[in-house]
Amino acid sequence: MDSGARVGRPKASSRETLAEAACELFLEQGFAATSIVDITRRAGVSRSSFFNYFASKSDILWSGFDERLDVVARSLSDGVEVDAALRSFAEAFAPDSLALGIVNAAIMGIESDLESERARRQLRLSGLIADRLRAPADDSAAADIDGAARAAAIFS
Amino acid sequence: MDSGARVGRPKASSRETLAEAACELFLEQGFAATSIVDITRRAGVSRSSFFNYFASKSDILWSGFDERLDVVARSLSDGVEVDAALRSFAEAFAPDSLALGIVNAAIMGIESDLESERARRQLRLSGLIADRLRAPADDSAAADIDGAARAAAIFS
DNA sequence: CTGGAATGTTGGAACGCGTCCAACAATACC
DNA sequence: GGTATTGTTGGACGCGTTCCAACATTCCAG
Repeated sequence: MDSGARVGRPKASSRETLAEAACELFLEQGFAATSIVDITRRAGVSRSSFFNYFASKSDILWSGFDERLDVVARSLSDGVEVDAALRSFAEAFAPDSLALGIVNAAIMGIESDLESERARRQLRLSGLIADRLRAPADDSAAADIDGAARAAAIFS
Repeated sequence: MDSGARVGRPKASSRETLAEAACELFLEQGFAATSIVDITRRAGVSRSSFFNYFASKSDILWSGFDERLDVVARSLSDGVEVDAALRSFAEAFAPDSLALGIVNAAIMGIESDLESERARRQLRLSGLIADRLRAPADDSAAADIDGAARAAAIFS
């Protein structure tokens, strides 16, 4: 096991090149009108390589968010307080592809997609928090209210 | 304009035949593992015909629900009271493909899909109600609370 | 230096979904 | 009868996604 990207062609990290090319094209032509081939062409890599870095087209937008959500899931199942887990989740925000997509949702034509994908993740986070609060050694409903409010704020 | 199915081969309404074949296969193999070709083969129609009746595979499950939701949308924009619109929506429920899918979600392997699709429609309904309440001649927030509670109950 | 091992990259095949369209069959209506 | 309408079909196409075998590059051990 290794912390990635030590061998093979460095090539300025194809992943970022792909993400940048994708976001450019999303802004120019919209999300739906941009094919994966378009993205790989502009990024200068093969179509096959795309799936080495992203599991799907929408994953370009959501992979960063989902990774941070995975961290929250692990923290909560490890017994971390709801409040602390959500705080570090919020602090990990950065101007990534998703943030760009949210700001330019209308231009990219992804308003509907964002809505439903957001709803899906909100449900997931709700479930995670509920599971954590069902676990032993929780100090009553105060954290519940607080955590729920914080979760709602994240998606506002 | 006509109330459908007067000319062409009657053939016992291909639409229902397709829906039945689809639900059988969903139960046998799961939703994802069932291709549209599988469905049309069992229904005894061509693949092209499928798209004359359903816009997509998941539309088999959701078309009935969405049609009733369209009715609600029209009612609300026509000025019908939120409470009355939701009541007639709830009364229009019937044991259709979606109901079967909800009951057998685990067997069909569509729990995640149901969750996100439900979230999407819940958002739509919320928006519809909000629009209606923003319209003139609404008799204050009492209906708001009541409508929201009723909407939540529909999705419970 | 040499030869793996690990990783990155590529092309291509294959499948399913969804769109589109031209062609044909059956029926209703004139 | 003819014609418009509707149902049905096959086929082609683009796209997303999975899978895999082949190759390139770098690291590391011997």
